[in-house]
Amino acid sequence: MLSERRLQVLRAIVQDYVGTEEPVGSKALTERHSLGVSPATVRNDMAVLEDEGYIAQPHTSAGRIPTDRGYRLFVDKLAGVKPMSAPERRAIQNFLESSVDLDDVVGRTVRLLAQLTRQVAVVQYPSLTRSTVRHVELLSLAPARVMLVLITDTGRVEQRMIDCPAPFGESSLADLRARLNSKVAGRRFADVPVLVEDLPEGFDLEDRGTVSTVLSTLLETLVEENEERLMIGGTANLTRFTHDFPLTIQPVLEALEEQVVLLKLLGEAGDSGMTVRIGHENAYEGLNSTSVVSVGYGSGNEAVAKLGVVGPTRMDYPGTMGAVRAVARYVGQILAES
Amino acid sequence: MLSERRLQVLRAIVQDYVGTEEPVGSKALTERHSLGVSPATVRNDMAVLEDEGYIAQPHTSAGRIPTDRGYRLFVDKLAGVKPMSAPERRAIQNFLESSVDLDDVVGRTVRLLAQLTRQVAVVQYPSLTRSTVRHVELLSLAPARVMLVLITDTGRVEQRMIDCPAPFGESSLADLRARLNSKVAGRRFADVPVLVEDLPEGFDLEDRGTVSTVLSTLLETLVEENEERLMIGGTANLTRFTHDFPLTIQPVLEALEEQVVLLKLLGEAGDSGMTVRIGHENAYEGLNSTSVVSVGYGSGNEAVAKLGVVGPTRMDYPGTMGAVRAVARYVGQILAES
DNA sequence: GCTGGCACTCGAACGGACAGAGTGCCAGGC
DNA sequence: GCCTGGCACTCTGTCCGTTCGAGTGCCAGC
Repeated sequence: MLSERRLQVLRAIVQDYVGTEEPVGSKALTERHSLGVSPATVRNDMAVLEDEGYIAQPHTSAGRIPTDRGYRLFVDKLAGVKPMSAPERRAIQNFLESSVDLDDVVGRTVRLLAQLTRQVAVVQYPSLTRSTVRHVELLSLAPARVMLVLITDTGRVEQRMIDCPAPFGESSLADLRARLNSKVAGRRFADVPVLVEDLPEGFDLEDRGTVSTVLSTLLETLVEENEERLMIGGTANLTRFTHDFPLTIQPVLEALEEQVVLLKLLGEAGDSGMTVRIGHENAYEGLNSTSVVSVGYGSGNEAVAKLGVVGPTRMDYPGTMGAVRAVARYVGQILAES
Repeated sequence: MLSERRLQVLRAIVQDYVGTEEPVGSKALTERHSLGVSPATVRNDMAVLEDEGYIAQPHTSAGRIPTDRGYRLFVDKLAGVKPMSAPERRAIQNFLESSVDLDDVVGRTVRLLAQLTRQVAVVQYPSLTRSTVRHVELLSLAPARVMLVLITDTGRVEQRMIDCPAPFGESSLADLRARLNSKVAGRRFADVPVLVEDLPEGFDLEDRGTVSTVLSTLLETLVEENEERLMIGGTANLTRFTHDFPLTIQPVLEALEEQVVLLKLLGEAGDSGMTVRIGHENAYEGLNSTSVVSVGYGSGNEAVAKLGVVGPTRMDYPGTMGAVRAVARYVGQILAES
């Protein structure tokens, strides 16, 4: 276990490095922080910290910079979450409140988060699996062609074309629509499969094939988590770090284009509370020099999706975490209201 | 008017510069192209081309590079559109044909275009204004709350919440739904306003307010061109040019994040045929060192939206134009089929 | 266990020299 | 009149050596 002072030294190194973007030496450290000891002592402490793998030297005779492990310790033990100020919170709330629909909420959230943290923001659309059904609509487009429209409580709309095995009359369709909605409206997605199980039995034999087809399409739509969408913004902020990672911006941009990678990234983060993944803790190689701060948000007290930011490992963790937490909280409120 | 040979020299300069990314000198030019004259002659021609503003020198005693004006002449007079090869065309078609819905079509198109041109691709969602209505659905969510769902022939779905001025019964709603659809289903958006004009008259006095509200929401949705969405992809390709525009990547990324800017950009392009906007021809400042190649695409013989690519002014115009044209054509086909 | 001192290392910055590419111009040839 | 070869000039990029400063590790002393 490291002594208290050595932890202070590590904290000072992280703070200075995040501020100045330059390796920090023992002398500068004692000048900028009142540690109460001389540079020589700090040097000894630094040597220990380096042995333990918390900091590293880019070259001999340069200052030290924190390693991923150092940031990890900093985040876990040395730094809290910096709360947003009251005016900031009000601004967030106001900005989000003027959203007109779901797309707008997500769009605004992305922009807000990118602006607050000055980093790349990622917001997942409220997930289907945890939401509830508001309404299922069935439209007859042709005798044997039906369009299924699913409307969720988060305002999301999914549509599917269905080719029926047999022609399906308007009245049967109306019947199915009514029965289906009475069963599933207001219910959670997870509960739907059981609820509709015996629905085909109430129909004429000739219609059962079509009913089953419609139902299985509905279930497919519900479980189709792959279809989870997300929105990103603030990629221009990446250029601010061109200094730190010179060629590394490319893999990051590539990763950001791969929605699958991002969804996986958010998916891996813990379900409750804020998750910080630092550098190599990220499974995806292209993001090895970045950190991801993410948190779940939801309309109730349950998370329905996640949002977060991607930035260089050298980021202001307390501030970023504060912004992410605040935005998640207010988005949740907005979703609950609508 | 420039002599034929000077035009050849300009063409050679553009081609070499696009290939090598380096200013091209008179000697290299004669070696790589059989112009039939000596470097000295080429030098004279270059001096003329420079006087006319078609090429420029980054520094004294460096080779020449084309100016925006030079590229313009190249595109207008010296270069054709390079058609895609048969295998390429087949690959495009196959890739697009496996799309499952509109989002997927647009997503695939973006990825395809980015990959083919190795540049940033922008695809506008099929626009509402020129499409036709497939179906209008009205759902009662609460006594005085209706959800309007508009389904277009391109498969796009728009939804709106409507707070009614007075409670509106299920039967009235069904009535309105039926009448509305019989009027507008299959009709072009532009024709809808006239078609629904006298619809309220067929309803009871107490319901007219609500009917009018619903109709005006529908019309709003139809004309709401601002809501036009688009998708971009291939931003990672920008890093390939970090060599050319060192700090210029930032404004480009910023521009790409501003959907408004991009929509305007595509909007400004001509409605028919391919449009190439080179460097400063782009109104938006951040894109002054890029060129935009765009073209309309549509399900019939009429364009319903646009797509294109954004790249450095130093791009392979014939190849890019060929790829853009081919992709637009096949997307159109796919949309027409579905 | 902390401190001041000292020798050492290494990268960044500076500057001069040099090579190479490219130009403009001019006199001569077809 | 136009093209060509030759020549002097200019500029950039690069290489190399020097210097400077920051930072370190180690050690003896308090």
